[in-house]
Amino acid sequence: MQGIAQVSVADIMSSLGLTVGGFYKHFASKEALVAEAIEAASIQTTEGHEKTVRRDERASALLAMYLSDFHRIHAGDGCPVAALCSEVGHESKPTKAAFTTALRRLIGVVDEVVPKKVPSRRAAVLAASAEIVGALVLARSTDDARLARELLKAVRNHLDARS
Amino acid sequence: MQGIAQVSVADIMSSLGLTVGGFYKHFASKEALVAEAIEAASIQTTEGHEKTVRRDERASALLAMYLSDFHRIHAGDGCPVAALCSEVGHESKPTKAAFTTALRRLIGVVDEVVPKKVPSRRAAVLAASAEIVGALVLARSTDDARLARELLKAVRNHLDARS
DNA sequence: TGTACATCAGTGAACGCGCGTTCACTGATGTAC
DNA sequence: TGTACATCAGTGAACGCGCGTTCACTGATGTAC
Repeated sequence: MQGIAQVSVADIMSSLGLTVGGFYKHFASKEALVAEAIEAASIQTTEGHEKTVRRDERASALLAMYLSDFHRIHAGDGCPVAALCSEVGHESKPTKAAFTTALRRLIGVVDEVVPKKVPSRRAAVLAASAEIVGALVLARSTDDARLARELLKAVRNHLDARS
Repeated sequence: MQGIAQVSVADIMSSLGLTVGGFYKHFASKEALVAEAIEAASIQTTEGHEKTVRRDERASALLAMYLSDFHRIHAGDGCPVAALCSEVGHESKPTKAAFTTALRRLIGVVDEVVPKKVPSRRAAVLAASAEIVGALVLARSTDDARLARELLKAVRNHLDARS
């Protein structure tokens, strides 16, 4: 998921070896594609996080993936929540709805990773979700790579009980 | 600070009761205005956080302001870091530089608010910064006002030692 | 097997639109004499 | 005090550009007989 305005319909089609006009045989509008793309990217980034049994191991794996330098750099193939969070406010209702679904899914993954009986569990899950998204987004937003990596590492260590 | 693409030069000028052309008597380009606007909004949102002596009181005040429903709704007059975080990656170098300065300033304010001798202090400051920005941005991004308020409250409680 | 026809993904030129920027011009203000 | 001139913020039409979308058309494929 890159920025929405940054990728034109013509870009998308020509990256598939096709031309613009054919786009509308598959989607009603660019907006419709955006909603589907958010959903697809959301599923892709949240799937496969139940392979180990222990919660702390799953947590470590999630943090290592989500807050990796790879994820920081390859925003286009990563979590749509992090990629679009500050611009989705200006988008249409269906786009916002798709985004909210993706956000809920991300919170769901964090939920499966936070220890079962921490106090104020729901708040802890939401806070951790905000923290990982915030860290990734801020790491991507700065032109200082040192600060970027410092942010990612700080939150990785902060949230990873096994570190 | 609203989205950059959402506000045209003509919009800006006519909101001042002027017409487009005159803009370029004051700024070299829209991009130059953006950089200055980020700086101004950054200073405005971070100033005035040293009025009380005790750190935990300052922390409460910062959290109450930054994670308020008012700040969630009035993004245009609020923190530019939260407003632009996911779109600044697509902007020009000077814009990114202005953003990084604003981010450092925000981290600086958090730094003045985190207790003096927590362990891994720097990491704690960065994690808290990511957390408040993440919470505000996600609260703004969803179309579910309940989830939005839940996010803000969760992080307020999570970080506020006095709560 | 061959022929006529329907379907439909894909083409690519054209459209209207909003944008950032330019530019010749205006007109109020301050300065020089 | 009056006159000529320079300055410069502001005007608003015009520009080129990229975008999302439309549309008449193409041509490959499958089906009916």
